[in-house]
Amino acid sequence: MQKLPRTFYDQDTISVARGLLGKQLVHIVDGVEYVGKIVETEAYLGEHDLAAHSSKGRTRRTEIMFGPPGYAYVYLIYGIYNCMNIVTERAGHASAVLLRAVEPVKNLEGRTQGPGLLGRALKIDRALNGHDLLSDDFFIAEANAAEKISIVKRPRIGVDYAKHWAKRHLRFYIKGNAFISKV
DNA sequence: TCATTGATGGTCT
DNA sequence: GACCATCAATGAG
Repeated sequence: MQKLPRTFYDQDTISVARGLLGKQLVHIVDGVEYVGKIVETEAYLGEHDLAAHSSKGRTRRTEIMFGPPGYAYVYLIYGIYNCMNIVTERAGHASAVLLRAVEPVKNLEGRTQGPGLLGRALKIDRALNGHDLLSDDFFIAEANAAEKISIVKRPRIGVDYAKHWAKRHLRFYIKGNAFISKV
């Protein structure tokens, strides 16, 4: 499998969020390979984006978002679920892409249509926060075949507190895919 | 079918 | 002590 290069993540965040659709997320634990096809993402555009955690400033939790692109940002939400993000753009820009849903490809059990479920199925937890996505046990690979997909744009989920930022169409998913968290 | 609520814990003020 | 980029179970209609 061909890993995506660092330069892929060093583009504007919306392009990365759209570009990730159809790619494969791979996590290898104790020799077991967990693979899911990314079908839904959300873009968080940096410190000015009131929905982004980084809008609260540089803190211990958000530190990784301010770093260079191509690293994982994993956080615990509601005390139960781990959510998986990918840091994008140059260091200091504090932007990231949230992976909201994947389609099971290999060794995934249970549902995967939502950020919390996705994290559970792929064995992702906060120990992976700051992990390099060009490593050999946790990375994103090129899609198998060049399948043509249609991308749907929608407002992001669960960010009503972010005023006008909540209305922007920064959630992207593959049209017609059966593993989308919400339509 | 829809709206409401409980579970559960790290982070920040 | 309040707030969450969530999910599943519950109960009303």
